[in-house]
Amino acid sequence: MNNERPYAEALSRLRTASLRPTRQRLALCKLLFDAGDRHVTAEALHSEALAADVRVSLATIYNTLHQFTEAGLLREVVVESGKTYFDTNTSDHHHFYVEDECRLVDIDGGQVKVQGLPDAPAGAEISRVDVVVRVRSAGD
Amino acid sequence: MNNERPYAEALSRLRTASLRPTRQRLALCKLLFDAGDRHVTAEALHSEALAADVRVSLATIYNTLHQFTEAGLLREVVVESGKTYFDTNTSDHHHFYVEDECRLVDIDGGQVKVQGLPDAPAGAEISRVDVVVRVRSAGD
DNA sequence: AAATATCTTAGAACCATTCTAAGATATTGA
DNA sequence: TCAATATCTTAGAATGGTTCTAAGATATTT
Ligand SMILES: [Mn+2]
Ligand SMILES: [Mn+2]
Ligand SMILES: [Zn+2]
Ligand SMILES: [Zn+2]
Repeated sequence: MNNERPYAEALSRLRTASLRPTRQRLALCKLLFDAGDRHVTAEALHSEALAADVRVSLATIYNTLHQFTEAGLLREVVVESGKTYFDTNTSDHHHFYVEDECRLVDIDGGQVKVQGLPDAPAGAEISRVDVVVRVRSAGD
Repeated sequence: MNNERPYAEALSRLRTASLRPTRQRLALCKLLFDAGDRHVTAEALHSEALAADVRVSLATIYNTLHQFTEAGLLREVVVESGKTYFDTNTSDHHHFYVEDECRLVDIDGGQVKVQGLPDAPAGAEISRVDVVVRVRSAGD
């Protein structure tokens, strides 16, 4: 879609985030958001960028992912120590985590209800409720 | 309790796990399990051991925590990238995570019901459902 | 007690992530 | 249109939690 102005959407995303439309950010926007919902690690996105002939350093990948997260364009998901996933789906939802493939699968937030949670500890307020359903593939 | 045979409980735990009752493991058992439910990092347990005059290397702390986890005496909880918590509460339960204090608080599993989860992806089976309620302390 | 199996450890290695600071690029506004 | 200024990118070093290595120590078995 929108083949005539391929960067129009990326541009408007960057404007929303008050980030200058650099070559690197525009390219990363397209990689991240043109392909539906994704859960990527910094390393994976870096490889993908290099494979697509987008020259960008790993430092910039990290900078960009964090800037996008602060701007609400991405969400961080932690399911395993030492690996951070960035999620292009920022709506309220949960995850299956396929342990032996290190892969996340979205669970629509609309269906899921978490009932019976006690009040937050004194003086604390809830910022997010994350449900992670760990699953093992049959082949092990 | 059981002041006359202070290592009896630790010994039986190690037997259950088929681990030799070394000085280090016995001491770590006591530190971990004599004080009710705890969520410790390797570094924190190491400091605690040194403070209690238990000479033990960080490598042994990691070895022991993983062996105890494999034996079902501990459970790993991941809430933040780059930090692993070991939980002495191995019953079915969930967690508040107080983000600005990096502290975990148990939520009894009996009260909480997660409803509306879809089937696991084809060929996968659920190994665990983790609910993490992220909270912020009021003072920020 | 000797033989064997297992354990502990210091230090190096590892790996994801962050930092640094110098050169590049984008924006502003004269 | 073109400085002047603000922001961005980057290579390489640093960081911090964790794992590995391999050699000496300890526990168990015979
Ligand atoms: Mn982050
Ligand atoms: Mn582990
Ligand atoms: Zn998601
Ligand atoms: Zn717990």
